[in-house]
Amino acid sequence: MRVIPSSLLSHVRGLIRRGPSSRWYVVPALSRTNITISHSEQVKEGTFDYKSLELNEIGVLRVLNSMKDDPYLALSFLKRIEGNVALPSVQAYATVIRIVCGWGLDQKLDTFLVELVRKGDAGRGFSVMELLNAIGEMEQSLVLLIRVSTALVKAYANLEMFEEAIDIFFRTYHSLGRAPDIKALNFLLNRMIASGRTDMVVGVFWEIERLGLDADAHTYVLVVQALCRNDDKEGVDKLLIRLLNSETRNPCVFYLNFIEGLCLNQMASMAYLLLQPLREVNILVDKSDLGIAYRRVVRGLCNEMRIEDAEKAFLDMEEHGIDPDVYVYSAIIEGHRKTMNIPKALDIFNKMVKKRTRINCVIVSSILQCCCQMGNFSGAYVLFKECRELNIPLDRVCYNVAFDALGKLGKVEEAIELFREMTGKGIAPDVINYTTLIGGCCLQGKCSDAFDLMIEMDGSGKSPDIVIYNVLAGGLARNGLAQEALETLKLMEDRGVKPTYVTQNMVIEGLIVAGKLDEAEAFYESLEHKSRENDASMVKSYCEAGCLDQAFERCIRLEFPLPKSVYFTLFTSLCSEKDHISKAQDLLDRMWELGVKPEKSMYGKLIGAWCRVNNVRKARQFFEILVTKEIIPDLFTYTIMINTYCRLNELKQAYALFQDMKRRDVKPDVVTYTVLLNSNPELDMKREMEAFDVKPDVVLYTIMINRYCKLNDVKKAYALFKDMKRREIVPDVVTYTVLLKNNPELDLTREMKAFDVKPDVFYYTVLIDWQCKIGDLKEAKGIFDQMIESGVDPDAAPYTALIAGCCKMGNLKEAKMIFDLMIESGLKPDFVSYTTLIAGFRRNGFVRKAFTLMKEMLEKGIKPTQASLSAVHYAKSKAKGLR
DNA sequence: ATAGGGTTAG
Repeated sequence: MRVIPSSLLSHVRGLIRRGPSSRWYVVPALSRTNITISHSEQVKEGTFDYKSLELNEIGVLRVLNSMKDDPYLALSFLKRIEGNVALPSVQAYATVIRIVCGWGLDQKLDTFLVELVRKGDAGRGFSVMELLNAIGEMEQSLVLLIRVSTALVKAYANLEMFEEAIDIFFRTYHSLGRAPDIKALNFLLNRMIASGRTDMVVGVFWEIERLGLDADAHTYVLVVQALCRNDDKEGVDKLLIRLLNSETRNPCVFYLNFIEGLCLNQMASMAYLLLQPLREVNILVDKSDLGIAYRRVVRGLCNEMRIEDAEKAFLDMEEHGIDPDVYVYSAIIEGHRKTMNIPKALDIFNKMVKKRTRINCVIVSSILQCCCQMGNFSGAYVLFKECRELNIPLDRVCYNVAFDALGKLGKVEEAIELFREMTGKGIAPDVINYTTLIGGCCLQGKCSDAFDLMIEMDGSGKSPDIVIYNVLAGGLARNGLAQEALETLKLMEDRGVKPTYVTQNMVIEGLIVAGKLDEAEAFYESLEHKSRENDASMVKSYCEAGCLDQAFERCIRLEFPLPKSVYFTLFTSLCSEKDHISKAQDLLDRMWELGVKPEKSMYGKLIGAWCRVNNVRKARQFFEILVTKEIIPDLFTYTIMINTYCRLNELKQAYALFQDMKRRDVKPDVVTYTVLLNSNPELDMKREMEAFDVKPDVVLYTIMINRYCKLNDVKKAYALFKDMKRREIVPDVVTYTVLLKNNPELDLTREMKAFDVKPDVFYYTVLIDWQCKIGDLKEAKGIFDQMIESGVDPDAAPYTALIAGCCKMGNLKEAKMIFDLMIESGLKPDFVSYTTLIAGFRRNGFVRKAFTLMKEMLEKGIKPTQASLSAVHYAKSKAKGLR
């Protein structure tokens, strides 16, 4: 942007067209207008009342000049003649402007000039430059001329005619030797930023610098803002350096304003950056000034949610001997609260208490909010009572948080009691207080109490706002009072508070959650303007109420897209219900049709859902669809599918998918290898894992140890165990279980204690099982008792192990006893327990008993589990291998 | 002078 300086104004002085013209004006009577204009006593409205005037140009000027004591009259007189055959002359405008300006009516001047500029050259019959010249010709006062230029710059800025505004600004400077008011320039720069013309801002600024014109702190703030929007880091640096080296008349005031401006415009970080050098070069030497700056910056950083930076600045501030005031503490606490770092917020509060910093009710309400945000409503109330004990003056905000907490705890009566206490203390409640109480009442189904409060508030002369109506209508709906909810909508409308889609949605959601589906549908149908938000609300509410079919049908038939979050909610619900997974997939198709890009995590979710129900075929089909859309599933999705293939013993497919993922540059992790190695004892992945830099973890080690144990290669298993500990991978209870399963003579109890590994049911079961296998039933039972003693609750497995042991020893009576004991202790025998006992009976010749038991099992609907089946499968394959 | 509370949606 190049600004061409010009001194046109002085050149054209004297060239002004003047003199009489043949134009005639008809001026209608002023009294016919509604505008009350005259503030003056001398010129009465009635002056022109008797008839229309016919005036020539000179006459107009004469009239206008006679109105120099009444700018409003002059303005309206001009307006009158504007509407007529001939346009007012440039002199007429110049005269009026002089009058208005002379009276110091800057705002009037501003609006007048905006209108004038808007007309355009053709609309008014002269150019703005001609107007300026005309004023310059009549007027000797520099101040007045500057004032007109200033207003003109603002007018152009208002109309986003930036080139013209710049032109006037610099022309004024060059011809009058003084620039328009800095405020007009700032206004202009501000508008330029708002319209994204940041380049222009920078251009104008450097021209101002070049000419040595004064800019104020606000100007610099605007320029920094523009430079930041341009991503011009160098420019910012250049500007800041230039600022720090400049001679400013009152540097302290300037920099405090500058810092203030930066903070007000979300540039607190830069303000902080500036603070250090300013301190070092002793510009902000005064402790109080430095304190003002620091406190402002910390608050600014908090406002921008840069809480870490704020804390840094806070410490820095304390190091320089500046005490934070209550506002700084408040900002930091709020910063932590809003970023959900509640412990940190409470921590700051405790520090304040420890330092005996005075605590006021604002801090208290922040802290109470913190408790509530953590869901600790009773804690909030306790704290409130403590503060009350300490005689900290508490206000209606504080009380509000406290009785809101009571309401959320379901204690509405107490909440209302607290509210009465507050009003009793002379604290006048506001609409928010009532809203909180009404919300609390509705939450407890006390709708009539809610009505009473509404009436009470009405009586106190406070007018209900949209929120309180929303809460009431939604609350009524949620309690199934459809009729009353709708009446509330009517009532609010009658009282001039228009229900919004939020109101409607609260009613919709309330009704649906209350199970009033027909009423909700009817209400939806009754809406004159159904907004997208209403549809979204219907779908979401059906999801919330668990009506997935309704939610799905409604969502899928819409011809326009809903917000992504709606699809996400519905999709997630559908995925988690095993009979709705294919609908989840339909929903994705619909999203694609409507041009809504699904969240990437949704693909993985769907595949995961299919895998969870072992429908790996469907998972794979969808997987292939993704691939055609060039969507590559992530590591987790691949691993889930591989795991499912493994679980279903489709090892070839699992391995193929594993190769596929590597081909697509999806790097496997330790879980992927674990999954593969777990079900594929032939695989050796050691080298590959090293190549991918995947380090085995405790799970993988355990699997490998288990593998050697199963092959009865105790030496290798133990070597691996040692290797794992050497790598500082701490074994867990599974590792020990696996080791002990085949090598019960190992005594690892002490080591387990040292690693703080607690035995679990599996561990004990293995030990019991072993003892049974070697025929020491007594020891097995001893271990069982030990397990109970150590507080581990047995499940069916240890009982079954004992049953198996008894059967093996031919002690069927005891086996049956243990079986019954298990049922007595509240456990349900599973497929394995039954088959163990049945096999025992049969093997020992009690065929009839075996048969009865089998019948019982089938009657109870006990079926083999996946785990038991794969155990069978595994046993079979192992038997084959050994053969 | 500067700060904190009620509905939704996120």
